[in-house]
Amino acid sequence: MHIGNLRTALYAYLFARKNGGQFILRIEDTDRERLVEDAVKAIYATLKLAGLRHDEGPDVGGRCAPYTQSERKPLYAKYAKELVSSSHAYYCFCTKERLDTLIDETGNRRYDKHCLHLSKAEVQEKLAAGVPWVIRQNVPQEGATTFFDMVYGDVSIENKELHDNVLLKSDGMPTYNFANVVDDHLMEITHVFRGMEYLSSTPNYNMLYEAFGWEIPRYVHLPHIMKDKQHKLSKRHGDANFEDFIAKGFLPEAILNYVALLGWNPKTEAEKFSLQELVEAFDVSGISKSSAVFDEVKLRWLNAQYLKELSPQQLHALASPYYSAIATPVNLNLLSELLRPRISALSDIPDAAKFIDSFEGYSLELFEHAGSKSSAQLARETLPAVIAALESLAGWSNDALFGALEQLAAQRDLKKKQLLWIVRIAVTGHLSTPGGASEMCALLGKEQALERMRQSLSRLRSA
RNA sequence: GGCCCAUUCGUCUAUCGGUUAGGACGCAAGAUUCUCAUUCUUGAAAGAGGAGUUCGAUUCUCCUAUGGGCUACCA
Repeated sequence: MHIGNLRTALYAYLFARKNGGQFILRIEDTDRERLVEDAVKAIYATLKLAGLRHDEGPDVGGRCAPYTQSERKPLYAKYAKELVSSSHAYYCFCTKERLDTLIDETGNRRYDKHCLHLSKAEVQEKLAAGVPWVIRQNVPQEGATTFFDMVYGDVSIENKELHDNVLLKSDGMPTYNFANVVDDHLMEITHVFRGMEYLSSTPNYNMLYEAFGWEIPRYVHLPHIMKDKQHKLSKRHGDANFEDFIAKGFLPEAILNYVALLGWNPKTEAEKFSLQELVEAFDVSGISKSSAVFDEVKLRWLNAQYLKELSPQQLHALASPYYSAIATPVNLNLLSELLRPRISALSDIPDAAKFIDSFEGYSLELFEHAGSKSSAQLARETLPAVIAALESLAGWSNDALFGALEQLAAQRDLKKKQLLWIVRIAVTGHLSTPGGASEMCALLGKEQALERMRQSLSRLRSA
């Protein structure tokens, strides 16, 4: 499910929960040629992962079952024929070839109501002869239609701009243009949240509701989420969808939180909202009219906030799968703790932990550091004492290590910084590491830390 | 092409005629820190353009420009 769809679902969910309504999942699979294998499974998976539980739907049932349009097929013909009898719709037998002759100089086609003028007898005759047919909406060409949208306000469109849309296709399936109206009525949908691409065709739908004498739902058209100023976020162009972000190590709560704020403002300066808080804060009046560019950098920041608030156990559980490539035995629980403020997505972990396995052959110039006034020379002189002191250290915790190193620095009349720099480089061989000298020693464990120090020392001596 | 919608820092946004145009991300600088990161402080950064209406327009109206959408037997 792509991010735009997820946000639409989220808003509908928030609105339903906030107002004591029902959140209903309906599968619109009337285009038999564009069916995508497992697409429905992906929808279930995303909704579940996102925590958007639906009250009714194909998988959970409900009073309006079935919730999959292809299973409701017989229904639509009945309603379409009803419209034919009331002359709000008509049979059309035009061939693709004839339709193509209607294309104008701008490359567009508008149906000329040719079949509207067929006599009843002619229609019966063609029907009986098995000529393929569709049912088209009969849209009046005079006047204008105005409707109210909860985001965009009053929108007015001249009826002559409207088309005689196909309602029922030749395979007997309804088009979206028809099925959405019939099903929204039958399922007692009160509020329609959908992308703003439907703004221009909404008058068509309202005419249908009126033809049936049905109540028109409230409309909440949503601005698009963009990849950049001119391109929509779209699955077709390989833009990330919800599951991709999960795979990239983003937390569902963070994605939902970020997406909720894309095009909606909670009228607070708060940035972090749990799903429940979103429910409480949600209000259609905060939805903006203009499209919003999706900013993964800000998503990363938000995700980092969520990561920081996880308990050590939770974070470690989420991080563990990313540790499989680490060959050196280290204290992984401690690693999780050290990485916590240093990653903004779980997928940052492999890179952040890469230093662990790449120790051999580092440049001895790393010991030269002006900031802490340390040098290779000093390292060569000091390391034996460090090794000796740490060999006899009772505990091997970060605190014990730090205390011992601090003490040693004082004894040898060294700045704390100097000694710590030397030890950290001696034990990791990296300019920057996710933790200081004592933490790196704790991470590696006594045996390994001391072994690395000896190795570093011998390289320093033979250099 | 026609129609519909939109337009505040780079990005997400606040402002519902009178503000030093606020916040967040990012960026820059500084402080803290056993490197890095975190955290904290500070800074740079915006009303598309032009007409009106008004004592006063980011805010209301119109025009232009730009961007998006629709114009399918796709949704």
